Amino acid sequence: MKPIPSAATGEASSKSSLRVALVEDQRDTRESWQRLISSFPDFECICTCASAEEALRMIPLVKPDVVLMDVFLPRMSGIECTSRLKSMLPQTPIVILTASDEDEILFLALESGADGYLLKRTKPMELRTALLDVLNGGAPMTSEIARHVVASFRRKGSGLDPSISLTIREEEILVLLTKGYSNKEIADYLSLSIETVRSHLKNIYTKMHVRSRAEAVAHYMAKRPG
Amino acid sequence: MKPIPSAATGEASSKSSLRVALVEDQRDTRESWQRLISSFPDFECICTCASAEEALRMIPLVKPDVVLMDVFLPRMSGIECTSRLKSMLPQTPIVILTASDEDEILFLALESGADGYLLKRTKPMELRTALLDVLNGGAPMTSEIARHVVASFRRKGSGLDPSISLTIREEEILVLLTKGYSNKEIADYLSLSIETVRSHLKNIYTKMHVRSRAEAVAHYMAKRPG
DNA sequence: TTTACAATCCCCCGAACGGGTGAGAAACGC
DNA sequence: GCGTTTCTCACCCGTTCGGGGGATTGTAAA
Repeated sequence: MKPIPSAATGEASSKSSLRVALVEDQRDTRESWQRLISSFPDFECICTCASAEEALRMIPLVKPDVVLMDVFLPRMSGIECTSRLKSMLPQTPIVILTASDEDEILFLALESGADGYLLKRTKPMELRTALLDVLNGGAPMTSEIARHVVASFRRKGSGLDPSISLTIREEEILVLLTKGYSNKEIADYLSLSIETVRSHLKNIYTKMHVRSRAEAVAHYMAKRPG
Repeated sequence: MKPIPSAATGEASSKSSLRVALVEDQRDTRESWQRLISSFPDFECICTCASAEEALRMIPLVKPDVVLMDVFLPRMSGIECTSRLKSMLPQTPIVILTASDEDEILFLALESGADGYLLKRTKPMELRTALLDVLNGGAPMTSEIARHVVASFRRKGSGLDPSISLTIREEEILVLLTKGYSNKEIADYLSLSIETVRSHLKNIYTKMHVRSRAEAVAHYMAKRPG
């Protein structure tokens, strides 16, 4: 929970102006964001990039205080671009901007190292707050986004597809599967015959519609992020 | 991304006052939160509970619009209490309040079904905003908390124990393992000989210190809560 | 240049696994 | 009491898997 000691922040305060870089391929959108950011007091849009390639070339040179990154870029996605920029400028906060509220994209973005995630329909003042927030070590996201993140944690709850109901014993054995135990190890652990374990396993596979222990583990664990 | 149609919200607007329930075992803290909440216009602290047991008895009866829950409660934790309340009142938003910024507790809280997570040092006005936020279907968390959540995604990004470095190919095959694919399926998918797949697998097992595909899947997926 | 490593492929062997079938005992619901 | 489900165990059979060898190419580092 310590604030990130950022060279950028220090620089910004000495210049008393926050230097923002913008990556967005759509010209109209790019210019409109640029105008919006420049209209904020103490904000300066020092770099606008129309592609990921340009961003990777320019941004390390101008070293902005914060980067606003669109997700949908022509050749290289904003996610990939974020990931690469982060390896070059790990201290520079990057905020993903997108019109999409797809969970998949959100999670990929967060995994890529993005520091914040905002929807394009975010209100101007919220954007400004978010930019200040990220510079202070926060992780700005709209309530909508935060909701998705929270939901992703919730999905793991009691685990499985409610449509398939495993018995107590079956669930117990499935959990041991996810620890990587072999049939023999499970049998020993539960003081059962190996044949009994195999028997339960067969039922589990049938119920889960899988054909191997690895597949069962994969499906089971995929349902429970955490 | 649709706002949750909440009976509670409707009730609140008709009464033009938000009915808050508070669960906190420390008397001083409880009363101070109670005073704070009551001081907000349109907020009403209609129920204060000194224990999880009391909360489980009272809250379903008074049906508040939102619940503020401390994590550290004597016999039953706020996490467990949240989980149980959620099964009784799934529509009622519950916001966890805690002094702790431990990741472990945060994630358990989110998994238990909490809708928001705030640190006790949250400023009064932020608390008010958060309460309004959660009632509008948002997932309030402080920037500090959001930062942790974001960090948790980042950790799983590149996946593994940094001490073991898999090659590109190995990582690729490992990912297919986690989909439950057999050696033959992986070989077909990557247009490789099954022997090549087996060969990579052997190296993967060695590096990961596991002895079976299920174990590899388990270890790999355990590191990536997504 | 020599070394090192990644990626590809091959064979052998024994152990583990998955599918099919069947069956007895205990527990629960009606 | 009777049927259902759950838990338990067994045998057969063919496939897959994991561990042990070893080989070749190409690229990158030393």
